[in-house]
Amino acid sequence: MKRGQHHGALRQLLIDTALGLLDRDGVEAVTIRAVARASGVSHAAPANHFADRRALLTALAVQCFIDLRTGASAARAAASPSPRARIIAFADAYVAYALAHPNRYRMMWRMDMLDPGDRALADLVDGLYAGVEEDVRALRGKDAHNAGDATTLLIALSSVVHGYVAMRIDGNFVAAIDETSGKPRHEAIIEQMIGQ
Amino acid sequence: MKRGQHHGALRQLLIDTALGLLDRDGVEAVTIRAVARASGVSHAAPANHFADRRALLTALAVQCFIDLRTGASAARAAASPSPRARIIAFADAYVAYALAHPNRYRMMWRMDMLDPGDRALADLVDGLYAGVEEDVRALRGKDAHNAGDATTLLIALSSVVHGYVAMRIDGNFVAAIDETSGKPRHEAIIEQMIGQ
DNA sequence: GTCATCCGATTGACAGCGTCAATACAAGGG
DNA sequence: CCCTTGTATTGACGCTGTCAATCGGATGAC
Repeated sequence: MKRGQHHGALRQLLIDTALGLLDRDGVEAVTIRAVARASGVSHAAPANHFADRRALLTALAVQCFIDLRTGASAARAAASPSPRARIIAFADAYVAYALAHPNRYRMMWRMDMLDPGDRALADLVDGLYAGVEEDVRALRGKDAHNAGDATTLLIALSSVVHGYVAMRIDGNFVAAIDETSGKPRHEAIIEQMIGQ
Repeated sequence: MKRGQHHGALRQLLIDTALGLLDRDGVEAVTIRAVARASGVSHAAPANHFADRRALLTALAVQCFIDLRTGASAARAAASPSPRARIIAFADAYVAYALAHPNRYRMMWRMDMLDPGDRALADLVDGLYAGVEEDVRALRGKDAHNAGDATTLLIALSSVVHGYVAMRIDGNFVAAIDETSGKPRHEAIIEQMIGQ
């Protein structure tokens, strides 16, 4: 055993416990001492696995970004090969994850509480829309009558998805059906942006 | 003098001091004690004006929302009476405010740190896009070839503006010019959403 | 003019927090 | 067998928000 007698066991326990506290009471409740208490260890035990609270929250964010990307990418891959369908499937799964885990999603974008120099986190954020980027370029390639370059459309899509979800989570508007299309509002928005 | 010898003076001083700390070091630095210290009063003096830290942050958010709405609404009113121009002017001013005061904008949407029951705050958030809503309805009324109802378009606009700004503030993408339109990216996005 | 009242500010205390230092303990390698 | 290494504990520090008790000065009544 290379790295201590049960290295990794407490680390994962702390992460799982912290996610429970996060889901229940929000990121403010995820304190090192509260996580240690809920995990049954002393208040300084987490220091062996996370340098400080920022490192703990960063590890949580990495875990959540992996979950989000895995879910959304799987939904995209399972959709029909048309770029439109893949983009919508991705956005649907993305929105579903965020609304199902509002405290996690909020924490994932609390960049002032996370470690901006963390490579894993930065890579996950940068690569979140990697698959969608291909879809957007495919869409733009075969359907050039829409104005705007592909990068602008990708940024528009990620902006509207993030903004919609953030507003929904904060209760600024509620789930609704678009009147003219009869589809969930966020789907109607995405469809309108990528053209019909 | 109805309400004490210099009631209101310290309150406003605390708010101004707190905004300074917020701009410099972020919302985490806006603690009651730090604000009191920087204002030259004892650590418990703010309690006479703000019940707790949440109330202080809520007062800051109210102030900032007023500033944002005033600026964006003024820009909208100063624009040509065409709905398109007014929406774009509003969005431009909105984005400019958020990018000029990133810590303020972040704090304004930290609903978990603010008082969700505060009437003034709720009214400001609800009424942020009041003017734009009229423009969107005017746009939909005279230009019905676009799909989607007006409410969906308004939500799409507010979502994309908020999401774009949040991502920019967090450094997830940078200022850029849309290749095909030659305009700032956020303008190109808005124009594409409301039709040319 | 004097006094009572009251609002605002101060001081002091408490628990909880992050973090650091010192210590204890168990396992593995020389 | 000892000693190094990594993990967990205990204790302490200063910071935070919040509460209670106190003080002080200006207002208003008389």
